[in-house]
Amino acid sequence: MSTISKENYLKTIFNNSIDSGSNATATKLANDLSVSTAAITDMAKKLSEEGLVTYEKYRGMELTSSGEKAALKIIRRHRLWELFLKEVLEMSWSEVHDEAEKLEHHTSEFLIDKIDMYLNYPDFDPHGHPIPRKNGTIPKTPNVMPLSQGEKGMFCEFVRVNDKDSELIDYLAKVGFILNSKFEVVDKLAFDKSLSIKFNNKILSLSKKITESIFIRLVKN
Amino acid sequence: MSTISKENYLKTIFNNSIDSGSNATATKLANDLSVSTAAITDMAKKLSEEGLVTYEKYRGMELTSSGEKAALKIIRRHRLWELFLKEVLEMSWSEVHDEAEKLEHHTSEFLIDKIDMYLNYPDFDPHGHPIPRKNGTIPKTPNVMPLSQGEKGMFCEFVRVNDKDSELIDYLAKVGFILNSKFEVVDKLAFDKSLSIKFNNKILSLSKKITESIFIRLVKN
DNA sequence: GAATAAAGTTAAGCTTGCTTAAATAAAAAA
DNA sequence: TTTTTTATTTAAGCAAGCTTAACTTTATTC
Repeated sequence: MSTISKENYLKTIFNNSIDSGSNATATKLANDLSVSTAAITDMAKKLSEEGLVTYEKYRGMELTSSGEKAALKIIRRHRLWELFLKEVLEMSWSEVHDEAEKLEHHTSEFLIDKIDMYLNYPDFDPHGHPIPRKNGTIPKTPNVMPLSQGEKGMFCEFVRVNDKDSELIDYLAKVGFILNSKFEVVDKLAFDKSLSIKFNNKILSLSKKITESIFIRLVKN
Repeated sequence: MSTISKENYLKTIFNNSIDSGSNATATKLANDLSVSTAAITDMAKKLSEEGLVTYEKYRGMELTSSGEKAALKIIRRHRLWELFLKEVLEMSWSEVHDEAEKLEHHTSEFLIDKIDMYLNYPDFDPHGHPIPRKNGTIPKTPNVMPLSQGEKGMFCEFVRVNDKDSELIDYLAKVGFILNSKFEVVDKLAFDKSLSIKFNNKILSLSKKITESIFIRLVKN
């Protein structure tokens, strides 16, 4: 049986394997889901009994194809809700994540398809993440890299931001640095790994922690 | 602490006291909520400890003013979602109830106010029920009576329908008998208490059970 | 490779919101 | 008023999803 809790586990396991390229570790999942590692072990057994993950003691979990399918369904709901709340109901960039986090578990396939249609089958959510399609495919994403890997002189486009830290997103919106902004890296300090970027003729200095949450693609001059 | 279950109890207690004029009985609540009467007694204790209802053994429950306030908040969410799903996302009259039933528990006050604004602060939901306002007041409703009390020769307007029976609502929509339709009662059979009504030059025969779910107001010829 | 640290697992127990079955109170009928 | 029926409550127990504490396995360091 699918429950809210299980949906959240599947989603988190999926995102972890995307980020790390390997199996999701119990400690990381426990941290992301704000539960104890004991809870992770508990759920690992249940999900594996249902055939949604493969699980071997001390070896972490991995989504099966049916687990991945289930994860993508939830992620699709989340990202479509985020875009709908922002575009239609004019909620701000930073507010939509938490609201979508709740709605995603209580939306029928019928309704989410209506929302998809209303938005004209969009490919990306307000933070630049691809929206899984009804058929399970995922829109092709540009080659992105964290801004922290940027170097002086690079010309870039801001294409994605982690959606969980609403304070950061609020700050970026306030200073006018929004998705799809084009900019140049004008400085990089070895001292604290902070970057200075230039966009709209403004100079903005961003700490290492911030540049790790911002993803960019290179553009020709 | 407010939970989904408690919100559903409060809503159901509220609707019951509106319908019956007196305290909600355990049997009726158990039936409406699809739980055992033992569960009702259980929850009665919890809600009463939280000051949301007054409860005396064997005497049923009654909402306190803070309980009523909480109930109206949920009902407001439910009815605004129903209207939004119908008007904006073009879901049908009969589909919106079940979907709203889930969304109502997962919608922040901020979001529901956005929806309210988007719909231009409406007074009634798609089934003719008044939508409680943010300040807790309820739009004035016309004097309604069940169609089952109609008599031959009356001129009426269809102003409300119970929203729970989606099959009935689908049927009414199919035959074109929708909210705000004007009609005349042209016959009433003593045999089975069924009514014949005339609207748009069509004659429609409705069983007693159906006429009990439809609410009307009298109009001058 | 042994010692230590870190990560993961097991066991026991908690809360919520239910259930069924038995007991009791209230209401209706005789 | 007594009996019978109906409504309500109590008691014991269950499943889900957690917790903490103790323990075991794996990884790291010297």
